[in-house]
Amino acid sequence: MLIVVDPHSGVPVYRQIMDQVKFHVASGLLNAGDELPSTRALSSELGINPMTISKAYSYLEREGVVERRPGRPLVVKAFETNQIHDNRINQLRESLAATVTIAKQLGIRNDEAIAVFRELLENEANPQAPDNEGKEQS
Amino acid sequence: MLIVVDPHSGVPVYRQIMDQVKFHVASGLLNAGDELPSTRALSSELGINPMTISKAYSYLEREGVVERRPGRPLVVKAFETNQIHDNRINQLRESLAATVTIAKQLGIRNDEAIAVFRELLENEANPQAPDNEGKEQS
DNA sequence: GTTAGTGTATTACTTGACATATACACTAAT
DNA sequence: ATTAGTGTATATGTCAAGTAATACACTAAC
Repeated sequence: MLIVVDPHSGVPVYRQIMDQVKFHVASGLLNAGDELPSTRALSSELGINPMTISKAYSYLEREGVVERRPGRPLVVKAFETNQIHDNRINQLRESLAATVTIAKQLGIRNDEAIAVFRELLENEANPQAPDNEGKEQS
Repeated sequence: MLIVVDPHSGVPVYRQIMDQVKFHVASGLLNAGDELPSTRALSSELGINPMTISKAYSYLEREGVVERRPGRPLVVKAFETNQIHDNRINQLRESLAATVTIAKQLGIRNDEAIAVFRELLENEANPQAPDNEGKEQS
């Protein structure tokens, strides 16, 4: 269980923790029944308040990733093998949701947005990623 | 120039105004040289503070959509037809880049990722603010 | 100069998200 | 009951975003 947080990243600490736990579960590093670090242990390790850990854990419990047992450490919840994949899809969905909002606000058509996404996905194989070619202004 | 705002949509009013002006410019309803409604006129029409309009106008000016003339109404700036649209696509590309990385890390196939994206785009009727996904619900 | 139109700089208020401190509740072992 | 481990409810503090009130600056026409 390796967890690292950056308080200056702009991403809330509790969310960084959530994301890393979910990622570890999705990737198989954490399995059903595994215990999560105690709030106080993780708290002193990361130098942040136990309540912040608790908040992350609570949201994870609400999302069904971990199981709550009063007075006992939280454990990763059991799930069907297929749910691992579903879990991954859900993470992707979460990440895409923000982009959808942006596309919507910008008035970009669905097929255009999808074309851009496809292009990026297929270009990811190439380590050369020329992203800015003089498009900037302001 | 039809502008409508909903203060309860979760999207900041100044941004709603920006989006609609940009959309009207992109769609050709507004052309180079056209004057925008005065801040006070739009203000009383929408029932919001003139400064909120001004803020929207200022950002539009910074983005190169309109032109500022002290003491005179703002006018739509002359621009290449596709300039603004290209700009939007670039914003979208930026937002999607992070998601592509996640998809690759999770080992999700391109067609799966695209399917999820398409589904979310077509579901855009979802009126909820996109930045909290497990927040208050008391 | 005066008037009436324009935009906006400055300041302050409101609100919500985030992180924290404190105190409490639960469990297991003694 | 006590102790030591666990998680967390509640209240408070901090900060940034969004909005608003006020006062100012500019232009054009008289």
